[in-house]
Amino acid sequence: MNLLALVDCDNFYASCERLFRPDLRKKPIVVLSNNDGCVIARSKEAKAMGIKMGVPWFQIKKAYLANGGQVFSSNFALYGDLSNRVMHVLEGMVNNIEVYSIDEAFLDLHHIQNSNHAYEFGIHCRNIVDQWVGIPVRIGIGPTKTLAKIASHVAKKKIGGTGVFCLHESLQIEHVLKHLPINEIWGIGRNLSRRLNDLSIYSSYDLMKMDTRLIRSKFSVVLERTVRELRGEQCLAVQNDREPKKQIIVSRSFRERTGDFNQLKPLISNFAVRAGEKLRHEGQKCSQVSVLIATSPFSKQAQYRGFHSIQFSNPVNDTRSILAGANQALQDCFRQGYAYAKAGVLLSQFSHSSVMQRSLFDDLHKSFDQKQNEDLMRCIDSMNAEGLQVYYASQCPGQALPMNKKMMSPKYTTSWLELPTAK
DNA sequence: TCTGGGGTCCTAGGACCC
DNA sequence: TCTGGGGTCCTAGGACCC
Repeated sequence: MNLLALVDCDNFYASCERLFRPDLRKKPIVVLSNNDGCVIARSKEAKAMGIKMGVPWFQIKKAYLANGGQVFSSNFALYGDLSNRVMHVLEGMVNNIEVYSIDEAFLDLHHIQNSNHAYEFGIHCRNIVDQWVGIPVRIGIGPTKTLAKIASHVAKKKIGGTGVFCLHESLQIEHVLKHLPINEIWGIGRNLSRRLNDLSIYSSYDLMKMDTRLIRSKFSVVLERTVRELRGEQCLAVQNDREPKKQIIVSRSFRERTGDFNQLKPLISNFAVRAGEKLRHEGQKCSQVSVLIATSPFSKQAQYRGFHSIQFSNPVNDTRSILAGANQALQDCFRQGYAYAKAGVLLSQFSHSSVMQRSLFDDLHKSFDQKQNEDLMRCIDSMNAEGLQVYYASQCPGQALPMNKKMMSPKYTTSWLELPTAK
């Protein structure tokens, strides 16, 4: 039997915050989104207090703090670094690993045939990560990714369990699936759940028993794969090599809404600059830049969502071209008279940066400029990476709307100035 | 007063071709 | 009044994920 494991960090962001604050062990912890908008992570204790995922902070703040809850603004420098450490440890334990998200990875266990050995391996993995990094993980093992996900779900629910669960015998799988509502299956969200419920499919077992042809014709090949995976048929492989990105988005909600074009413009410029950095870091060029602006969907005022794309005649990765495109796109989608709450820049239609498709009408002397431009971008990127901030004029440094992050913990592991010190 | 950000995949439908 | 069949490529939008 070909087994694979899903390693999932327990309440990851909350665990990261707790790692450097052992005094917070057993205390409720929540982590907030940008601008301290809503709750994006909760410790076990916070969940027990009834704090729901995604709930706006201002709604629960008073009662939560009054009950001794701890709160943090999101500290992605810290989470990203600890995630790398966890993944690095896991990489040392198997040949084939797919880092699926900041707090999850799939491990290929094909070298382990016996399910008891797989379970023991899971326990070993869990102990090593705990000892070397200090982040608690949960491990689900099964014959497919979908079943491994479900197994990790079981591991979480099991009170007083070992944090590792292996799901491989067909009777055991049936038993688990009969008690698992479909909306808890990986890949089945709110909409699909509703549509499946309309067909009297409620438990994962009901879904597993469905005719795959019917599922494919009524839904999609994606759901068909899920059904097959529930039956133990591997449709999704553990993919070691990361596919190059297909789009890059930089977007933010604002602390204060604005209807002023002149206030949006430097914001969009900032996003465009950041997007350009990411693009070059990926070693890619883009042929399209898009701008999106939107009012708050929670607002009672008039709603508007603007989106406009600009096409480049040649793929670019030069920030100045991206800035020019983004500014044009903003002008095209901006409408007077709305209170904008969110904006962003999206880069797409990528090609590798070493490929250069010339336009028929290009100036032949341009290749020299091209080289100069690349050198300039590289120079600016490295200066910014060193902390010597270089700005483009349209960014209007200092004018950008600041973000609320009042409760952020130190960058314990990524900044010399914020290293934890012995008290 | 205050409600995140960044991705992927699939499908339908339009444009275009012969 | 009546107007083919088969294919590709691209994009927008909808679904999902963490």
